[in-house]
This record gives sequence, structure tokens and C-alpha cells, in this order.
Amino acid sequence: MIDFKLNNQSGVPFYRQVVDQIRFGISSGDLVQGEQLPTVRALAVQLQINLNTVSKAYKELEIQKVLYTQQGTGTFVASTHIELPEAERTSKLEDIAREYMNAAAAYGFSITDLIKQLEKA
Amino acid sequence: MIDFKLNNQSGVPFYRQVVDQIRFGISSGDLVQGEQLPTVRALAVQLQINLNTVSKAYKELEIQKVLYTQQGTGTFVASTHIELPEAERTSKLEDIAREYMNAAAAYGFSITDLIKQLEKA
DNA sequence: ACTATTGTACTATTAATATAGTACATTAAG
DNA sequence: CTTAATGTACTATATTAATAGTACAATAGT
Repeated sequence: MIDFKLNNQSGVPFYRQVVDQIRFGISSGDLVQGEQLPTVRALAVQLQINLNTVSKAYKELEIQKVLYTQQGTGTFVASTHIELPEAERTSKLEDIAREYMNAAAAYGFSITDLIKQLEKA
Repeated sequence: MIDFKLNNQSGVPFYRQVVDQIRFGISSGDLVQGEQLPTVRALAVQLQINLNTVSKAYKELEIQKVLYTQQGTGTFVASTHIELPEAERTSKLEDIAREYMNAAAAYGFSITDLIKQLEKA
């Protein structure tokens, strides 16, 4: 279970803060596969925001297969891995890397810079 | 000189596309120090957008000391080394890295995967 | 000085984003 | 079959971002 908190001053949209906290919860092991998240209403009340804002966060993660929901039942943590055929997987990784390099090059960063930054994380 | 092109479908704002193409032009050596850029009007006509949209792009780069302008004269490349304040530079690189780590994570790739892919290039 | 060329300022309009309000649909449990 | 719990859909509103229209200001060359 996550101790959700919103920062009003940050300028980061509420739904994005929720998404990030869930992602972090999963990657830190705080949320495990199959675990149920708070209902959209419960979290909305707790954070004093609209239930649709919570729903938006859950949906984004559902599209990315990080969560899955069953209407009437709740929202749960799915597997953190997406299964793709190997060829598709490789091609996808190449796409992502290429975009990354282009974006960075536009700001004058070298590939070495990128790698170093990734190694920090 | 850059062969500016706008992609209407991409969803990326025009002024940002201009900024990125100039940055890329500089980092690729296509634009050299002191070189004059198209006038705001010339580029606006060429790209069929408003001159203020071009101006916005130029101003953003001017603030970052990538370009400098002399009213009545034109806009020029300030330096081939993009000299952002170190803090801003770091923050930008972090932004870029975070975005792509998220993209990669959504497809189940690890940071190691991303680094390996970059090392190939 | 005059004029053509350059960037700038100010305002208006449009589009996108974030959030919220309310009603609806699905499910599980009794 | 009813009910309470769940997520979903649709709409509205406020804010911000992006773009455009038009008038102004500065510069260089004549």
C-alpha cells in the first residue's frame, strides 16, 4: 500500500503525481503483483480530488499494462513486464533509443552524456 | 543553413520544432558560430506560420545564449557549444532521461537494456 | 534625414489540458 | 433479485499554451 500524497505547489498535475507514485511503488517493491489499489472513490476522497482524476491515472497505467481493472471489482497491479515477440521487442527498443538520442542531440548532449545519466539511475 | 520543415501531424508545437531544428543544426555543425538565421519574417513565410511563432523560438534560444539578436539586423548563432547554466543543463538531461526510462519501462525494458542499445551506436 | 529591413510588444483567438460534477454500467455478495 | 460496491462515460468549466494579427521600435544603408 502506498501513502499517496499530493503536492499542490509543484505544478505537476494531480493525475501525474498519482501515476508516478504508483510506478515508484511498483519499482520499489512497495506494490506487488496482484495487489489491489485503492478504489477511485477512496483515493479521490483521501486526496480530496475528483474520482475522474484518479481514474485518469489508473487508465494511463492500464494502457501500459502496469495495472488492470475489473469493473465492479477494483484495480490491481499487473505484471511489470510486457511480453512481446523478440523481434518486435528489439525493434521497439531501437525506436526508443533513437528517439532518445535525437532528443538529446538537439540539446547538445553526447551519447556518452546519455549513458552516464542512465547509469546514475 | 537549415532546411526547416514542420510536421503538422506530430503534435509538437511549431515553435518547439524550430527550436529543436536549430539546436540540432548547431550540434551537427550545420550551423556555425556567427551565422545568420533566416529573419523571423522570412522563416514565417517559408513555414507558413506567424512571425511571432518564429520569434518565440528565437527568443527561447536567445535566453539560453544559443542565439543572439540585434534588432534591425538579425538573429545569429552565438556559440557552437551550447552553454547552459550547469544546473539547467543537468535538469534538461534528467528530464530527457526520465522520459525515455519511462517509455522503456512501459515496454518492460530495463535501464541496462537501454544503455546497451546506446552503446551499439 | 529617409526608407527598407529587422526584431518587439501588445492583444485576440483558438486549441489543448486538467479537473470536476453527475449519471450510468458492471460485478459480487447476500 | 436486490443492493452496495466498483469502474466508466459524458459533459462542463477553468486554466494554460500555442498561434496569429497588427502596430511599434531599432538599425543599416543610402
